[in-house]
Amino acid sequence: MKPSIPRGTRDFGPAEMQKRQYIFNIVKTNFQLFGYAPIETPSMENISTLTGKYGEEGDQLIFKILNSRIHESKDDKKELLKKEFNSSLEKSYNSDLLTEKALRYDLTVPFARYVVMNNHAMTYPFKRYQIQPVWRADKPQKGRYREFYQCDADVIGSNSLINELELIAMMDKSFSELNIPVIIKFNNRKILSGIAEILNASDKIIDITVAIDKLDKIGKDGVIKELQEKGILETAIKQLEPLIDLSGSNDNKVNTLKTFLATSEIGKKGIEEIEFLLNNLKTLEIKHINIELDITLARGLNYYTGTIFEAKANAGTFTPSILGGGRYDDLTGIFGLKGLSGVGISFGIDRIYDVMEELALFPESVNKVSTTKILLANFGEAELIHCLGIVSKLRTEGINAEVYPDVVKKISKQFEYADKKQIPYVGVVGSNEMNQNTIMLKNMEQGTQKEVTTDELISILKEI
RNA sequence: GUAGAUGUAGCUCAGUUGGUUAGAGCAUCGGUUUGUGGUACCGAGGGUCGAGGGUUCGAGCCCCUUCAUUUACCCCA
Repeated sequence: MKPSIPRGTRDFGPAEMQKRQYIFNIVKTNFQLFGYAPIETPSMENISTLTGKYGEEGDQLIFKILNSRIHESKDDKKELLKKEFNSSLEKSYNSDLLTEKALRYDLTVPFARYVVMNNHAMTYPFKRYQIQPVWRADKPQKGRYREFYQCDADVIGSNSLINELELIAMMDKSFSELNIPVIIKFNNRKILSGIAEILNASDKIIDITVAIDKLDKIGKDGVIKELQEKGILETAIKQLEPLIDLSGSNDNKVNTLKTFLATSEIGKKGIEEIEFLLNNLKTLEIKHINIELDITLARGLNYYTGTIFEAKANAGTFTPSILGGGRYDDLTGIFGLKGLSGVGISFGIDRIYDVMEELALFPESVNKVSTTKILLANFGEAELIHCLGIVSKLRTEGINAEVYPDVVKKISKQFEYADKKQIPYVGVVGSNEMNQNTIMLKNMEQGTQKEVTTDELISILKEI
């Protein structure tokens, strides 16, 4: 049988993991630098925890888990199971009899669930980070996987826009360290609500936001066409046009919005929030990222209510969104805990990897398959045992070292091994070296070699 | 769900209007070299051409069915 893995999933070899961990480490270090503490939640949640949080489309993408041991059910229950199965073949339908668990779709909803369950022991505002895989039953394609990692940082239990500012600072620092040219787009759901209110189409707010969100992709005409198809009135579309055309500096955009939304309370609140962010950006000393107010940014997730963020690479041909986030005023409300506002962002590490690969942004140091500094080659059983003592000393000094564990006929095989693993030094210990307590040290890159003592070896390897 | 592309050696792919025993590069193993890798040369192993059916004297190639992979739409990290 030919082995395979489920579509949309991937294996990661040592070379890829080296680079992935490089990204993880930078993101994680910055999370901690800004005061976030780690948590983890289970891969699976009760299905009722997840459904209804991601919109109709999102619900369809949740990976459901078939209840275990259903074959052991009693006969009358089996009849019921068959009926339930037939119903779910007809329409989208969750039956607890068939499936009561599902794989997590993101990290934010499980986090909200965690907060509600641990409310008694929580210190607010609570800042947590979480780096775990999530699963989506999407059709895989470029940059879209069925299993991928999210790196989330959220603060819950604080209304302050300072949190948004700090998140921006953290994005700047992280992307700057990763060396990815990035454009951060932001918007505010209150603006979108305000627009819908002004257009007298509050019930169509989702259709409107989804349509203008596509501006980049399908152009102005495409957006207008979609709005028409969704049954938005011509007069409303006419009214909306100046906003679709909106360009220029962030301040210009704010001014236009101010006139447009003058009679909408919620719209004015949104502008106020945006102005607060823009006015205080200067003190953050943003060095790396570009920040742009983009009122066409909508983002699909249902639970956002205030600021929304999205980041894309600002170079290369592969530019999917690599970070998303925003403020949700009442995510815990559905789990029975009212009045907790939260805001957070999520780095999409798999796409960040793809972008960095395309732009060749990984530093030389992680562009190799192994971190081993030296391989000790051996000529036989006695030398091998002798080498064990040497690597032990090296490891005590914090030097990554390994011995070739087998006695082989040809020494060249051991050099080949070191070469393939890109190990920079090979130490050869034959009977001569063993008797004199030395090592023949070969620099694999230069091809030179010299005989050294263990102490000399340690000081040489410590320098690289 | 809709539409397109692709399935040939472990991997990446050639394979002409349908014609003898299906090829290359890389990888693997062995040798040139029993104390020296990455370069070079010589050799070896490895294939039910995704699966099933059909047309034909003859099918990797044409037709039908099916499965898988992949790209785009929708939506999204």
